[in-house]
Amino acid sequence: MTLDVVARHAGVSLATASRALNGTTRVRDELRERVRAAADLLGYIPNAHAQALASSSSNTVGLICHDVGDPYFAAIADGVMRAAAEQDVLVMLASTFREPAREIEYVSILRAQRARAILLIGSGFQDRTWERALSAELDPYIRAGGRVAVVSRHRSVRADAVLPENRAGAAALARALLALGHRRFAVLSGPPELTTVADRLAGFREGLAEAGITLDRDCVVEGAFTRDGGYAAARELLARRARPTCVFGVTDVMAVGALAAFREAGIDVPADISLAGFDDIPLVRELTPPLTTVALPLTEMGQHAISLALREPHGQRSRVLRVGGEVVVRASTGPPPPDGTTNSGAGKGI
Amino acid sequence: MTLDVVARHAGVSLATASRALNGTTRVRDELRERVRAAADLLGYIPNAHAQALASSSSNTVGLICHDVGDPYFAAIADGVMRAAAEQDVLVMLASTFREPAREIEYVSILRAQRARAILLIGSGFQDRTWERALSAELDPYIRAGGRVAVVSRHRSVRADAVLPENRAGAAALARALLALGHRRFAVLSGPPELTTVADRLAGFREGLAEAGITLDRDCVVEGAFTRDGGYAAARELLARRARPTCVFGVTDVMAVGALAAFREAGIDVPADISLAGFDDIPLVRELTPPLTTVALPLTEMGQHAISLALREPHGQRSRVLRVGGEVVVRASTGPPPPDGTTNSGAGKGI
DNA sequence: GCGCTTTCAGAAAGCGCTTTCTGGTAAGGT
DNA sequence: ACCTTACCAGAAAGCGCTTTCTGAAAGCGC
Repeated sequence: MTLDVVARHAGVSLATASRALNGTTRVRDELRERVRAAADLLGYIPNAHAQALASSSSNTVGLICHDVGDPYFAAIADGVMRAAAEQDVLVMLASTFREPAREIEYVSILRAQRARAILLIGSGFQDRTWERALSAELDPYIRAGGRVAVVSRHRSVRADAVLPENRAGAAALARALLALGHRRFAVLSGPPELTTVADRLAGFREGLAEAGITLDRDCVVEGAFTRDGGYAAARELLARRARPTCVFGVTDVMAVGALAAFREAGIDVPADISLAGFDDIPLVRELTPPLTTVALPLTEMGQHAISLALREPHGQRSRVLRVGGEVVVRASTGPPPPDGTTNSGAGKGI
Repeated sequence: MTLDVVARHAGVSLATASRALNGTTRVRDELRERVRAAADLLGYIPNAHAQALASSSSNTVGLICHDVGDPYFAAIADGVMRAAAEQDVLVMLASTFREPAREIEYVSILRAQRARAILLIGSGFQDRTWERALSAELDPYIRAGGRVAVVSRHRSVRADAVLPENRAGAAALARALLALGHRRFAVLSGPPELTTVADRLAGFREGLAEAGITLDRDCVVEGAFTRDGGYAAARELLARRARPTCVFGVTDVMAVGALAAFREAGIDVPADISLAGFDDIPLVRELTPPLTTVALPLTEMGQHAISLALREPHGQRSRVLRVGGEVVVRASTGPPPPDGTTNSGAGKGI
């Protein structure tokens, strides 16, 4: 079913049929109706590829995230979908499974698809070669009129950005934890090459520094940016000598894993150890105890990203939107245990 | 940057350049290399729209789900993305926000995009008009060679399907709960027009019936298929006279809300009330207590869906894959309280 | 009533590819 | 040496639209 059949059926020319359906130019109302009726009758479905080709424009945007299954990305993706539905754009989804190379590959694919915008969600990697390769894809895309927006990632290219207050948020969290009386901290950190990790760590250190506390090497355990990564990191932490009274998981997802590890080890949160996260993914409210964290408006972040990218006047300069960073204190944090030696093994609770 | 520039640059014809890059036909190795080199040098990116138009084929599939932010759909989407990456297809994501009409609209959009397959994830609605309208979109699509796969939904059209053992699973769950000694049950049900709800309810009733127990009207509370829906339903349940010793949330997500409501009401799970869900979304393992549920291989379901849809010999008949249905007993269920009158208010613990 | 602008419809030229069809050349058979 | 196959490269015809350009008809002031 092509447009010219519809046109013939309606007794008008191909050009008129096109205009009638797209409403781009004035067409006599009677003709427009005739075309519409014919299209309906014939069950005409336009060919988006032909449209895109002829008009050299499309209304798809690409969404690249590290892992759709992760609640953090799922929440952002949800926001993107909402905004996309409003703006009548179609979203092409790409999940890199946390492999940097895949991200570059997907940018290339989305370029081929002539996506109107590409959204990069989540931390970038601190890796010169990777950055260069990514820019090599992104730069020509932008030069050709493509829009790029990043969420929670430093702008390596001329892109609009939605940036969480990673540093300030982590610092504020540190202050809040200090205020509870904690002095011995540990951090469950993610892959150090992720900029988000670096920022949050730096912020946390900054906050601690105000109280004259420094975090030594030993107190930072690295793990994957996943629930299991947090779990493993927490186990490793417990295996070390000095036990902290307060643990900061650089993402909520990691903190969730840590909570499980603590429970398994018979450590009570927050009586024995206080635990805090970052992101405020919906699930942390359901935990026992609910997690203290730094809140990010995840869904809004997704909405903003796509809106920024699609906003009309591209403007030569990129826009930056800073969001979140509020500390939300919940029951997973409390004062440190009386003597701070509630160590090893048994514990109470389950 | 178009192919003919590349061709000229490589000193070959447009046709040869096309063949060289797509490797579809034999081209002298030397020429192929020359074309590749030229393409690289010029930073050539093919135009997927032109390719699709010329070849009348594309390698995109559409994924329609009710809500990407929901962990259930996120897990399935994750599976879809994995399989898609393997098969080199691009996924267009659509989220209906649980509005039936949107689903139909998206099918139409995906038809215009000439998606190779359309994946419908999640329960359908029991609504004659809606079904008819959906079929009106799907049928011509299929007739035109499009593939449709549904996950967790009755096949209203000639589509491949990945079907959870909703009925058998719920029945098995009922048996397991009966075995614990429960006799007074309640169900937190979703919107009754969702087929999934109907199936699970029927299965649960079936299981109970084997012990001669019937579920009266009063014991089934309906709520939205969300965490908050479960929360609200649980509250409503508590407000009613007779209190059950065991509650079945037809989805884990609803059960999560119910758990929160119970906790708020000072009801201990499982000491006062046992609680079970369905789906086994990852998050339920993190709860306190972790939820007893009926497990579904969510990620695999997504993978299967896309594989089924893309499998070569379309076969005139549709394929059905039944999955899941195993009861996973965790700590949220236990024997009923001694006298079954641990009612109202106070309770213990938080 | 005459030239003017204005409005709307059609013809036709692409958009950037794939693919069929045709032709040329080298290899193989006799 | 001649004809057949086989293989590879080029010409050209679309794929299904949008959009520019052109033209016809109608509205308007004088």
